[in-house]
Amino acid sequence: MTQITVTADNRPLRRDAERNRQRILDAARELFAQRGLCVTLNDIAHHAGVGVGTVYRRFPDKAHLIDDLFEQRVEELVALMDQASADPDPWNGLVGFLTRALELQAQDRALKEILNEMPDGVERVCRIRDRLLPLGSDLVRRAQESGRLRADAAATDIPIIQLMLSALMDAARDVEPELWRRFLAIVIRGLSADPGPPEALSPGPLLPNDVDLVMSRSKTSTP
Amino acid sequence: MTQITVTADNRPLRRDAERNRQRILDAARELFAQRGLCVTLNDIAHHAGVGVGTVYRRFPDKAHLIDDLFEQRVEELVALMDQASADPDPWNGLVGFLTRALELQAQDRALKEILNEMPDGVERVCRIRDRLLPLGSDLVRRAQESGRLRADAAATDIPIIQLMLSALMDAARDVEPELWRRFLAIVIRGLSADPGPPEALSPGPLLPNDVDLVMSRSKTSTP
DNA sequence: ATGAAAACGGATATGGTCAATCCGCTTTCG
DNA sequence: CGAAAGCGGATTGACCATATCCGTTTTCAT
Repeated sequence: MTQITVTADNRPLRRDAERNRQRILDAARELFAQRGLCVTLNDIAHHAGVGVGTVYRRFPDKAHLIDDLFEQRVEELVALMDQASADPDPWNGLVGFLTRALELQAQDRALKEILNEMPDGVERVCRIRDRLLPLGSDLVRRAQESGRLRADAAATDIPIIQLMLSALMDAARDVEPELWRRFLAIVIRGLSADPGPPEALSPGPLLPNDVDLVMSRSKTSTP
Repeated sequence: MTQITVTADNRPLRRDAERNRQRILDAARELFAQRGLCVTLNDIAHHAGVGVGTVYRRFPDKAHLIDDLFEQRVEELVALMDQASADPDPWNGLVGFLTRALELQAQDRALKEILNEMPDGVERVCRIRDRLLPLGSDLVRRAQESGRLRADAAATDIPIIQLMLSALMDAARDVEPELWRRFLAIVIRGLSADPGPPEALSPGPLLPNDVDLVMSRSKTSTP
């Protein structure tokens, strides 16, 4: 787990340096997850209990830090897709993938931004879509052959659905963090070739008062 | 149409002043529609062929200009809802309302932002939701009684659906401006109490190459 | 026609944010 | 113990949008 880092001339980092590097990575993970990629390196430094300079000594810039942190997280998506493809029922696999991918994004705001917004400078990490799409294509095809998925759905609809729901997730985060599940269920029903009678939606609808809160929360984060 | 403005002491504006005021309003309407509320008063002034100072002499600040411009536009939503309520088939009314409200937002980026994001300073104009929700409640109830809308849908789901689709609309604007219709159809099918066999989706799915474009376009506008 | 009042334009001041640097001080470790 | 490595965080620099200010131009009532 604890990766040992080495300096340019192959020497291990000094004990304090290695300790601070870990603290920075931990703080970054936590803050990125909570507030998204907009947190500053200053925020991260303070939260890690070190100075900004220390952050810049370890990581050339913000994009590198992000790449280092998220290369691994992003692999989880591929794993999820593999898992979905392995499901004997491709429809279940597809629904499970959408649900679990969105659960990941609900837990980590930065991951959501990387997947849906392709921020500048982290293209390397963004290339997962190139690996996900072919797998998704196969899953979609098999789900259609099983007769459960409507024939005119396409693999490219998957990221679009994620985009829509992650927008909702973002807006509703502070009011009803699970609201996306209600609308994912609606979308999935819309994708079904032959939906039965409606199954109960959960969570329930928003209260009228909460609508304004969700709308105004479309942008900012918690300080 | 051409409203005459008066100064504090009830005198009409000088001819050049009135002419410039109109130019500013026209330029603002156009730029807000194209690029959203983020355009600066500087942009607007230049596009109107006047100096920034002229804008600030007529409008105390950006929020006032926005309020003046959008009070009327926002009324169109209420009109749309009234029209929807008047439809003898409440399900048709509901579907029509969603479609037309989103068409309005597709044509005017700033309107979309006002409706879905409640920007600071324009609360006055944002209060339409208070008028829309009761009307929506009634429409939803009648659509349920007609047996076409699933029983567990609620009026508060309407703005959420608009939020999701307007996020998509924003992202896909430059690649496939009509893509939201595809997903609105899917959502509507998910809301239906007893959907028949799938009807053709239009437009078709995104090409794999376009997915990346849509994702990276989540934020910025055209300069 | 004329001159005072109104309006104009746009350079500039202001305030805010964030990335990135720099250097006097502290810690590590051979 | 002392040289090298590391540290902290104030500071610099770049940027950007809002809003102001004032020398010049336009209008219009007389």
